[in-house]
Amino acid sequence: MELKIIKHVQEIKDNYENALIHGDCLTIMEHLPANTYSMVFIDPPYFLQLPKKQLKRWKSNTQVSGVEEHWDQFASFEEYDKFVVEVLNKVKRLMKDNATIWVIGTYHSLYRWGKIMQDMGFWILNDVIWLKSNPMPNWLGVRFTNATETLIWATKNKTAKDYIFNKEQAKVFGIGKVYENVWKIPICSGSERVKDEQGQKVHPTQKPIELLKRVILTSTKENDLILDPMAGIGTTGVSAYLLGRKFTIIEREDKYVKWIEKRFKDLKDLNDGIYNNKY
Amino acid sequence: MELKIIKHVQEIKDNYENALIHGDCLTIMEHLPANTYSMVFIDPPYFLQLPKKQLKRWKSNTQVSGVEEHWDQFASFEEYDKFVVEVLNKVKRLMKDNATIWVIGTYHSLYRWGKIMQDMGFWILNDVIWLKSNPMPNWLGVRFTNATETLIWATKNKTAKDYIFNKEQAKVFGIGKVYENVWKIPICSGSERVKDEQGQKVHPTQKPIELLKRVILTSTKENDLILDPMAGIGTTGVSAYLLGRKFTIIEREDKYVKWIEKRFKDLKDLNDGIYNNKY
DNA sequence: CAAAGTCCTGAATCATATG
DNA sequence: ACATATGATTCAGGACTTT
Repeated sequence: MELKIIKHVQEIKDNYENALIHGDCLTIMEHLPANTYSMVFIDPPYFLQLPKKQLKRWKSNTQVSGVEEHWDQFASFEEYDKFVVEVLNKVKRLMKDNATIWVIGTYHSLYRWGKIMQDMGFWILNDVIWLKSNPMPNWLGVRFTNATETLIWATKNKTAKDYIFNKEQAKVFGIGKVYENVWKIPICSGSERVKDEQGQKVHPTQKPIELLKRVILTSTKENDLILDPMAGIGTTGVSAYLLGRKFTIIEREDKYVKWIEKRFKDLKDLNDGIYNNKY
Repeated sequence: MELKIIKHVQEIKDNYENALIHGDCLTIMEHLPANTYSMVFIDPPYFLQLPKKQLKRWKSNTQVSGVEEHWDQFASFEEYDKFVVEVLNKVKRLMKDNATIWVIGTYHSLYRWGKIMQDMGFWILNDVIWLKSNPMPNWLGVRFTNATETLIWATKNKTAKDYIFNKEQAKVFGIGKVYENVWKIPICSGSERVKDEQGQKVHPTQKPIELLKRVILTSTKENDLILDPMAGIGTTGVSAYLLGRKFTIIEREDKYVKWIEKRFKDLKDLNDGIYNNKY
């Protein structure tokens, strides 16, 4: 697998297939051609608004490492919404007429994405519930344990009709027999989780390949071109490659770009595993 | 059980406990006292935007009854949003400082409720997924089957701390051991479903008592006062009564007011069943 | 080597009391 | 509005250690 790594916008033209582009997605997307992508996957900052103090575990001498990265910091909902609108505007231009878009999130911010998408004319097809088999409990017992994340699946507009939905795949993935909108998948851990030399997780919110596999197999065909403008640790690109789809992934942070590069070099094991349900 | 049925706003004063008030909730709520309710449950019109012509079931003459009642008709998202804002403003005044509010819906409109709630300062505690064990399949095979509805659970504002959360109850209701935000409940059918003399369902979206039971038992104490401004067929009132909570329910349609009245007269069976998990 | 036990951690808007 | 100290409520899964 030859992953193209693009560092300058001048290199983008006719060179964006199976590429990782290093830069701010709001800028980069301006340099990609309109009506190009069959599917877009967005895993945005969730704007968790976590408190400054961390939770201390009381049976081990460690703390819960929340998401404190600068990319999850916004001054206000207004600022967050502005970001959402800009992303969606630029993404919409890049989508083919029959393309679909996925956005994953939690109640912290996903309702904002959903309402704004509707206001911009996107047509929601479904929400899909990712049911985590091993969520982190709410130990203090003051709320329900959040065992789910939600994915919005939508077309560019109400009139888009010939989008891809592979119901036979969906039937396999759903918890029942009628391709339900509920996927039960463990959180990403173990050998799949990318860790640094100290054994620390590299990205705080790495998504499981199994999740992306289901997204890709239900909503794209082979050789389709997929866009992920906020690549993070690159799971969308990795999954697309393993499943025979083409991709453009965009990531702003140097650190993650380097790790994505490394991840693609280590693909052999993944390639062996993905078709026999290791992922 | 003596259900008070209030037909005129003059009768409301000091008379709103265990009462069904007939009228438009936006008007009626003006006549209720501030800081009164411990919990509010809202099951709003979903704004499904279904086509006017009825869906025809494939190779069958039976029609799928979409929700086409006039109360689900809004001209636009703008009009719907205006309604949402008005409801939430009036509800917020009626909530005690430590009260919580539940809103149930689907992607058609719930994201609008969620974003508007956040913009108005409500503080979301969780979303809870109602996982339907027997959803209606999407028999056209063009989307995932919607096997879920989502409930938003929130306080009036971020600083509300002493809200009620009965985690022992939540532990029983959740899928796993840690009071997850996922409830698996069948849709309302069989003898619980209110039907008219012709055997037709009276209300298109009657909620199961088991759902309201879980809402009430996890988020209220005995004798707490509960508000449902859009009562529909009255499930919130019935469930509140059966569980020893007080309630005010408001309904605009003559037809449903009459059926709620009848439902309360028939409560004996429900009363027998609710504590042994019939509901 | 296998089995059993220990430890760590995961997108978390997670408490209360005192100064 | 902060920071700090106290306290004793969490489960599944994988990595690691001990038996």
